[in-house]
Amino acid sequence: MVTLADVAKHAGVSSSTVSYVLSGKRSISASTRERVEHSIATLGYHPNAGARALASNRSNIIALMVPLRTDMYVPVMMEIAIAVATTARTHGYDVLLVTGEEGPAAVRRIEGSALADAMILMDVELQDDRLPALRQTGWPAVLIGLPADTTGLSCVDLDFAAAGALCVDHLAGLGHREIAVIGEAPAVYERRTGFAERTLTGLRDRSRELGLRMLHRPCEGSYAGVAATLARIYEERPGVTAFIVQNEAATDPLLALLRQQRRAVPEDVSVMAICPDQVAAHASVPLTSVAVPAQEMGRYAVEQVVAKLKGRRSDEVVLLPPELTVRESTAALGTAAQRSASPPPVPGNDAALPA
Amino acid sequence: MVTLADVAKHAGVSSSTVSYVLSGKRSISASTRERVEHSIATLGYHPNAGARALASNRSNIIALMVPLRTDMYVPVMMEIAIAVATTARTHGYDVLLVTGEEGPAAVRRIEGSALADAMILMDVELQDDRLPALRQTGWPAVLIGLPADTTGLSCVDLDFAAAGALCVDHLAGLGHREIAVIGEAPAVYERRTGFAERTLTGLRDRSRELGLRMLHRPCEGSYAGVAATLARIYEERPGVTAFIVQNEAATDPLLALLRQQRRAVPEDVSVMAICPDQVAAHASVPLTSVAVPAQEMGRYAVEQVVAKLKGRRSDEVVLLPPELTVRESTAALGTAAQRSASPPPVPGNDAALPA
DNA sequence: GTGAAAGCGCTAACAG
DNA sequence: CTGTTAGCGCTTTCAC
Repeated sequence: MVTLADVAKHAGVSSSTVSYVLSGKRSISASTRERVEHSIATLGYHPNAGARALASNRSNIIALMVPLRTDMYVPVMMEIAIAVATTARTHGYDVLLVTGEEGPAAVRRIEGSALADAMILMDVELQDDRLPALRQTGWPAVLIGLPADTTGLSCVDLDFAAAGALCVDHLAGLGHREIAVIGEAPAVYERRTGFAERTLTGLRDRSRELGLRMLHRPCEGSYAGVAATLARIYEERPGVTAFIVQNEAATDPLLALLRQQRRAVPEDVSVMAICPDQVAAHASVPLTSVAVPAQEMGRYAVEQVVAKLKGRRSDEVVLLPPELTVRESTAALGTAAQRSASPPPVPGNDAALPA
Repeated sequence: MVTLADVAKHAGVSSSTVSYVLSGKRSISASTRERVEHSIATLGYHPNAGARALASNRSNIIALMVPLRTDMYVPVMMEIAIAVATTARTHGYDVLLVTGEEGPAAVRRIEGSALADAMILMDVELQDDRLPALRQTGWPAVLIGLPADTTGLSCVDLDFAAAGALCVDHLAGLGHREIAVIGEAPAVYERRTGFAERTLTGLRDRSRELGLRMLHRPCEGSYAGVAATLARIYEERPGVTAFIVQNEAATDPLLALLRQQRRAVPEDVSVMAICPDQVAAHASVPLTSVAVPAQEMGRYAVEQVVAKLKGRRSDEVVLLPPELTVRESTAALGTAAQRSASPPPVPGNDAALPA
């Protein structure tokens, strides 16, 4: 193993000089810097992480706490995690992957052992049991997601309320007056992650402002679940001309069901989604959507936490502005009215197919 | 910060005693052990990771290298990563998340800095450029996936050849004689990750053994891509009665298209998939499938690497046996023959819908 | 069964 | 601008 002392000997300087060449914390003459760097390269020296952490009290590691549930938002989670890891590297940090399994104990363990310098929490719930431990440590931390009480904490998230409003704006602009919202599974609302409620608020408020009728129904992501929800919606509100979906898993079933019912998208009915761009773009009808900006959230979280580590403290809540991408699933209401006042009856044939 | 010395003082013993209580490397009288443990608990002591790493030459960290591409197999990747993290914890290890961006340099960096004790590589390609660096270091490592040359390396993967054979067995058992395989995107074959080819070998060999006709076509995961591939297959082999899909993204489009064409699953045509159980179970028709055992792969990789760290060296290649789950998408050929000798023509209506 | 003490490799005063 | 040196907190001989 090559140590700093080896490099110093090879370059004919003291070990502190080598250390300072590495850290840049004091000025070094061009010639010695050059010699030292040459020695480092030829010997293939890498500073020992443990020794550095012990001496400097900083590990250059950021802990990323991911949820244990592997069933929800997985693509988004992975995208965030990878964005966190790559952004962290550009700032000289590595990322420690901690699962939610340990819960609050993980926060204490990581802090007590000085394994990491800071922490990023994903999938934060409104009443997150990791937050008390976090607040107590006073550690640099950034949450991805918004808890109920954000005092003393930094958070990043999509502005879901604005996202909801944006959807309504888009549909209203196309002349739609009666819309339905296919929401997350009931379990999501029960877990109180907050984002689903915030979206709903945005949807409701803007609908009221613009005088649209809006119906919201939670919905399981399964094919059968979507079928049931869809049937229920059409029963309660036969005049619905547009759907807003906030449930990644529901988009494909919804499109398939509409097709089966001979309701053409977007001619007979408009559909839009709040979901990752990939999901929207690869749907059977490319969906007009508001994206969940996973990468930006990851990147931002790291930059925020690094800023804190450098002393610029700023406990702020940042809500990223939503961005709408118009694809092929939404159209002006006129089109639908021209094709048929009421959608054609479902052929008996289809009823026999598995739902 | 609470140090080991603090604990020693509190318990009225020497620091080495505390250390040995923690490591269990020498026998301690019941009474002192008790006192020490009590002190640890009341003071809330956590050993300092950096100091421990420096003194013991072991960081208790396993590096997990994930691919940078976020577009493929994301759910599987995440499932593996989480399984790795949780399993590692049960063995006293934490997991460092390293992205593929750095390539071979990452291997050298992690090793040189002694940041981790071992390494797990995901998404290994046949000619992986990280392998030379890995072999050179002689570091404990386990690959998830199978490179072309496995000498001196430990690998875990699904036995994709057996998985292919298992699919053919199942369909042959149901009386199918002419099958089609909808494969991964051409890019996957070009990247030479190996698993797609291995599956194909298994499919081909078993088909030959059992005297089935088999047609394979690569396929983009998009709706349009699947539509094109499907059309091509039916053109070349009108008599096809069953499909095997190895492309997560293709399953939903395929089912939607078949429904549109009035080919009922499984009455007119059987469909099976090689994909994660979740995907198979949530399809519009729950799919008979061979699962990619993400969790087991992650768990196994950690256990293998931990065994190596404990001196039990064993450079072995482990191919996990595939497991078939019968769901609702496959049926005996008889059924199809009874319903209609040739599938009904596609209604003109459907052709107008977006593909 | 327990203590004392010598490092592990690096950083950061302190001294020139 | 550079060198000397005292720890950082823990593990592990060596000694009793």
